[in-house]
Amino acid sequence: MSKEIRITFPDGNHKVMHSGITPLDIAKSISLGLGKSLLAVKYNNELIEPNSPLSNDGKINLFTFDDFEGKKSFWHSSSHIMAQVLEELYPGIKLTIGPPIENGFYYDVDLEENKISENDFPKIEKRMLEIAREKHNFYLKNISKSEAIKYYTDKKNEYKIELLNDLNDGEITFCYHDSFCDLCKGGHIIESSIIKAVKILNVAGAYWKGDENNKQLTRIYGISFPKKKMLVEYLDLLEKAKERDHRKLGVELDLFTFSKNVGQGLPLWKPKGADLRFRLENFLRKAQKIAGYQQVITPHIGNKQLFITSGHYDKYGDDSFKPIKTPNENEEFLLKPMNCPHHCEIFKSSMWSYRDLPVRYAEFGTVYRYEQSGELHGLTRVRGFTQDDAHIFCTPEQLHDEFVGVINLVLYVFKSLGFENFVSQVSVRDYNDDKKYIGDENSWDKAEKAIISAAEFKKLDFKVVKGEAAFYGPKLDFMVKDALGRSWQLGTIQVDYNLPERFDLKYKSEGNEFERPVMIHRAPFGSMERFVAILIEHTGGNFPIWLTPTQVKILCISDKFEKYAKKVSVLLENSEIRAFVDNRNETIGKKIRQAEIEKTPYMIIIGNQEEVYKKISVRKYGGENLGTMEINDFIKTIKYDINNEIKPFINSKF
RNA sequence: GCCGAUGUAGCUCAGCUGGCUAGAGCAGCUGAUUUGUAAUCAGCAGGUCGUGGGUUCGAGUCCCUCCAUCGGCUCCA
Repeated sequence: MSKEIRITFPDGNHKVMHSGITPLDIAKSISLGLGKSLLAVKYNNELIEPNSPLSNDGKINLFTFDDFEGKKSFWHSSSHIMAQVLEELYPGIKLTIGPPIENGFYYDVDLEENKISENDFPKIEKRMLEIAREKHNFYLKNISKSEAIKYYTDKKNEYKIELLNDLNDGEITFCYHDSFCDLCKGGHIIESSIIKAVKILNVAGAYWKGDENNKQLTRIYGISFPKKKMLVEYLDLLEKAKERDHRKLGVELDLFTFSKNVGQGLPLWKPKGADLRFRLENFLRKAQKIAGYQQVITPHIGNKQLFITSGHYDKYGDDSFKPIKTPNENEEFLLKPMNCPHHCEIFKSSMWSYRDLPVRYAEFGTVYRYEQSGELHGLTRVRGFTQDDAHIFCTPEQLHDEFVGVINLVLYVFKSLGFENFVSQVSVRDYNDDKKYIGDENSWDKAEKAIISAAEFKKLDFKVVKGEAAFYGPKLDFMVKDALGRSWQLGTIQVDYNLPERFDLKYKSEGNEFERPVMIHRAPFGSMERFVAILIEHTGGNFPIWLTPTQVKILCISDKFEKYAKKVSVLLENSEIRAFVDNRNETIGKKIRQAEIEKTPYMIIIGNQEEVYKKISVRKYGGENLGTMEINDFIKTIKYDINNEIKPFINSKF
């Protein structure tokens, strides 16, 4: 007689079932549809196989392809089938790891002598689908460590053996389907035939265990779906995302360009791009003024000694742009990789009392970093860029409030520009690798605690990531995704006890003693280049009106109305509206088309009617015709739009 | 830097397995047209086919080098 167990569902309901029942049975008992679409199961928050019998009371979560857990299981199982195909097509290759990712899965393999290129994708896809259709069940089996090691020793797979060495006997499982088996801890679908569509996306090199010093393996990316239509839709989505690529839109909207002759990763801002950037800079200047910052200006280079003092030279000298030598002997300058050493020197040039602090120096500072050539990426990763940088020098007691104040400023910037889906990340040091960092442990601890407490105070939903800190201190980063879902760090706030020490910064305390200030580095945009890039991708080039280079295009029906059009343009410009007259000898249809392609928010059409009645006809981007109106009414409309888009910064720290 | 791919006019692309002076659309220029809500018509001009080398009677097409770009990896002050 089987024992009874109590199974609790996410909605709080529970059922009493006999022990030995599987999640699949339970799903089927709820509905036949759920039985068919069940992909993954969590029991008491542990991932288990859908066909593993239950023997204890517990909380059950059933996942389908609508859930990320379900997708993960689906893709993970797909990666097993891909690995099977790869072994079949390229005998002797060595499998390593093959996890599901946010969109699809990959498998890292050591191909030995084999090569895989795009041309091989169709045959891999075809064979995967053949296998999937054969309705193979996935099942896990416990394997003893010695047996597992023997299996992979026979296969001469040193990678799996390395993985096995980190596992304990008793916790090792192999997953089987068809003739294939793989070291695997579980999380599979029940049966292969629900995989209906497969696409191999690309191949790439990837280092074993992510370490550059290890052998480079071949990573094969793929994605799969339970319906063919879903694959078509996914590929369609990728195509559409490419339309928002800032590199494409940057050219189309005439914002920036690159030149081989200038150099890799060195962006050239064209007039419209520069115009937009200045507007962003001024927006932040205004907010910073309210927040108590002062502007400073520093040169693009600095004496090598400055960067030796700061620690930059030791850490990055070899991987950076090489020092500039002058005619004077032994004199060397570096392009500045960051602005902090310069700002420290400004701070040092005066005597400070505790009464003067905090001091906040802001600068749109252009810096140069020799990024690896393979890393350069449009405007998001470049070698010369401008940080919206500032450094706050404060007393230890002021640190919390100052940090919170900076978070407020960052949130204001993000909110003003419509970045709602950002992720906050506290980047702390890698506790196992202190060579990467400067400064003593005590300072690091203090700094990390300060950041976490400020982030908690602001109730940010943050995660802590080890090993992502800057070399001189931990940071709070704000990450935003681009059109293709890649994450980029924009805003950053960093606490630093080290540079004040290295530069011997000090102030006189209330007790007439010299004390060390604490430093906060911060950049709400991150860099102008990266921020504009992400802004382009988020808006698809349809910038908020306050920011867009051309707010209004005035289109003449024919050149007879040029004079009146110019008059309208002057009236708009007097109200600080950026309007341009298109008086070319073209049809109105063509002028509208071009203004649409340029994503101009408003078009004014000027013809006989308008001139006679001293009015204008207004068309909105996208086609909405607002009809004929008074010029003043139009000015009011557009001003209203702008005021709705952007609110002034309010300096409320608490 | 590493793995894989790509590179033809300002832009988007055609040019089959190597074979006459390399094509088109858009953009540009000139002229005609004077236009009412997403492309008026005609003509002209524009390319040492990314670079350098090689194979060949012959290379945009095949091979190698370098450069740049794209997708990843690593890195990211």
